Amino acid sequence: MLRGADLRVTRPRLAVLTAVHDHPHADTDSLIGVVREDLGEVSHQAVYDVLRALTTAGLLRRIQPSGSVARYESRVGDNHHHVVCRSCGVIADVDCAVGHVPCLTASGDHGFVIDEAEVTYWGLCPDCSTTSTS
Amino acid sequence: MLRGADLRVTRPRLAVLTAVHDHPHADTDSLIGVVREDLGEVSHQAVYDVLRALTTAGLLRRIQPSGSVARYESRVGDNHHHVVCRSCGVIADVDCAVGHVPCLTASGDHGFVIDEAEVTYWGLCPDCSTTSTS
DNA sequence: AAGAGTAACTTGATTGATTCAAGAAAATGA
DNA sequence: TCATTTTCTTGAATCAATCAAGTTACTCTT
Repeated sequence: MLRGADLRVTRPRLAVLTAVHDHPHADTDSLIGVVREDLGEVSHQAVYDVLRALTTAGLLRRIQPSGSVARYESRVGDNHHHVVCRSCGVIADVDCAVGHVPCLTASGDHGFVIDEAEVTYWGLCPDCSTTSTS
Repeated sequence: MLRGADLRVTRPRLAVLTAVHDHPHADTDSLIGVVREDLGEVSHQAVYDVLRALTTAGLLRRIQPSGSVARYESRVGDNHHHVVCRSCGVIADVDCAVGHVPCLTASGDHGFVIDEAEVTYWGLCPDCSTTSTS
């Protein structure tokens, strides 16, 4: 379980974990809705707290493309990346060709100690690209 | 000037352009401060409007690392990337080894039409890494 | 150089995601 | 089962960013 991360097992946490797993790249508000369908009334604060706790513990990953609210996913540890549609905002996973972290090394890194290279691809999803092209 | 982008030349726009050029990676609030030192009182709305107009026109680039507010820079068109300090949030430029856009191609792109690969390196800046290591 | 037309700026209010704070509830370990 | 500590609830607050209406001023035309 998630007990391995020194976290207490509570209904909201299980529900949030399930919700993120079933709805990758969902924002907090959507997740609150999903959790409430599962548990009934749950405070938004609880969901925010749980998302932060799980993210800090490394069980979830928080992503936030420019202009978007925070989104969460349960795929962690595989160093994958994301492609974001400029038109509708939909997000899809893209496997990292390198596989390990960081998958890129910066040239001229100004002395920074880099531990992760986050890649966001921007473009148009299949639906939006065909719509605007036709 | 910036007249080539079909934009009227106004004092606030010149001031914002100068401010961003002199303070790369500054957030909107800081830029408002800089512009006001230059012009006297200027509405925050004007700065927001100008930043959006210049960004849309391609004269500025807006970046927003996770957990940060919007930041702007005047280096555009050279497809460079950024390294962000997890501790203090400072941002530095990193040249792209490839040089052209997009500098990476996604494997398994789900049918997306990709036009840009944005890379954000995460780590610790020289100051923060030495402080925490010592 | 003057005037019309339109884009840009000012003022003031509003939104919306996220966070803060204090008290109540519940999970863990003894 | 009880005590302790974390977590959740309730309600308010923050802050970046946007919206809206009215005024200003930049450009172009005459």
